[in-house]
Amino acid sequence: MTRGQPHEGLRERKRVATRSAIERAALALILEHGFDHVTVDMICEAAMVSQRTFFNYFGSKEGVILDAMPPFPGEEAVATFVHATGTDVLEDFLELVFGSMASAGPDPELTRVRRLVFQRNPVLAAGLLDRMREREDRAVAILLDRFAAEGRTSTRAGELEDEAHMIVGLTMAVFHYLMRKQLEGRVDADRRRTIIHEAVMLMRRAVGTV
Amino acid sequence: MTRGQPHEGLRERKRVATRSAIERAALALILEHGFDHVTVDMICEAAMVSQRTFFNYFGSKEGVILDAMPPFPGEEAVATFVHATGTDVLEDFLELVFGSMASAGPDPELTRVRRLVFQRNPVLAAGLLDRMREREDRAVAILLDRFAAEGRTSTRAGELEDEAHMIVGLTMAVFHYLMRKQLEGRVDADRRRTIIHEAVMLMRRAVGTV
DNA sequence: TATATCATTGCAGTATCTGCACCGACTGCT
DNA sequence: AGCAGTCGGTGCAGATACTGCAATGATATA
Repeated sequence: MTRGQPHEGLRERKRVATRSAIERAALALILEHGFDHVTVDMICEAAMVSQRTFFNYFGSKEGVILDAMPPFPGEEAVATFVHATGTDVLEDFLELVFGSMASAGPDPELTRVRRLVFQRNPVLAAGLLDRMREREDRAVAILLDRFAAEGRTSTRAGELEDEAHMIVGLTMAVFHYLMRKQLEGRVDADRRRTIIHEAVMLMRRAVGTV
Repeated sequence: MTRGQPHEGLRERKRVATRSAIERAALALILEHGFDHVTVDMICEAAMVSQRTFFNYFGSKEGVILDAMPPFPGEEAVATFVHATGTDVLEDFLELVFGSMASAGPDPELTRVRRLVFQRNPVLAAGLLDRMREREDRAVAILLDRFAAEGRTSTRAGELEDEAHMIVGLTMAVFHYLMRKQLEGRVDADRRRTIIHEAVMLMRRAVGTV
């Protein structure tokens, strides 16, 4: 527990502790019984917290799993993506999205358990796609920034927007594909790059651009 | 489709009448107030039916809209797809899926209203994607049949399965893209073909840029 | 007509989620 | 230390989606 700030307030520390307690209790119960055989009340009892508190932290039951998996990372990673040149936009974008999910949350152990839960509950993986869809505008904006940084200009109105939307859809397709292929253990950056590249190659073949 | 038989039983006729009443009431209310501002009780009152009856016909609130939109059509259309040759597999598959949705249900007016509802409620369009995901195994089986009919053999174990899964994912991507582009009025087969082709072209560009 | 089937219903109950008001612990300032 | 304001946690009432069960009455069938 190397606390960067020596004091960040007792109130804030308690907050973090409460959230963490709920998350740990939820993940343990879900791992044991499966998502739909666990009720919010069960989680609250295990976490020694009222149901109302649970919903104060997580807007929904799914939120316990999904909230810690943001589809987009911080400003610096986005900036790196936007100003990268000479590499494939689609692959870079996939790397950006999957990289953010791989490093979700401060506790790597929780992230590992979460991935286990996703493997056993496909319905939750679908929830991740929903989150991504909800943030599509943000994704499109990022992609348009990249296009601009590359000096691309549209010959037709909305042309670049269309391409950005399509890339978002393709990202969801790859995500869906990799989820199906289980994508277990390893998450180091090199292997992730390889997996993404293979998926893109398969996509090219399926699309007929070989 | 039941106009041919003069008698198919009073019980059956009442059944379809009840289902139709619920569907019409639901669509009208949802068009007016939006999906999440309509409760099941409201629909039941308008359809003069108990809530229990509603859930006897439709497993869920979303089912009122989604049940009539099967992601795959009947045997004959599937057979046509499987044995088609010389055309692009992806485009044919897209045509198969979208064609089935365009001709959903016996009442074309209801189908038209349903499409309106989908445009105004993106969350319901996401529901369609979920249905498609639930039937992914069926979709993959169809695609493998097509591959077999084309005489394709896999050099590596699971190669064709991977490609089939990827095509399903790409289909979802195109569906997602077209939903975003609104895809209003026209549904005649020719225009649908054109729209699909354009989407695939855009996809090729997004996937092939270096 | 007698019997079986089945659509429909009411009812009780469970589960997710929300708005509201209260309490009490923390926090910042004096 | 004391005081006032903030805010996390809680209980409660209620809305809403959905399920199992048993009863009832209309329809089908023998």
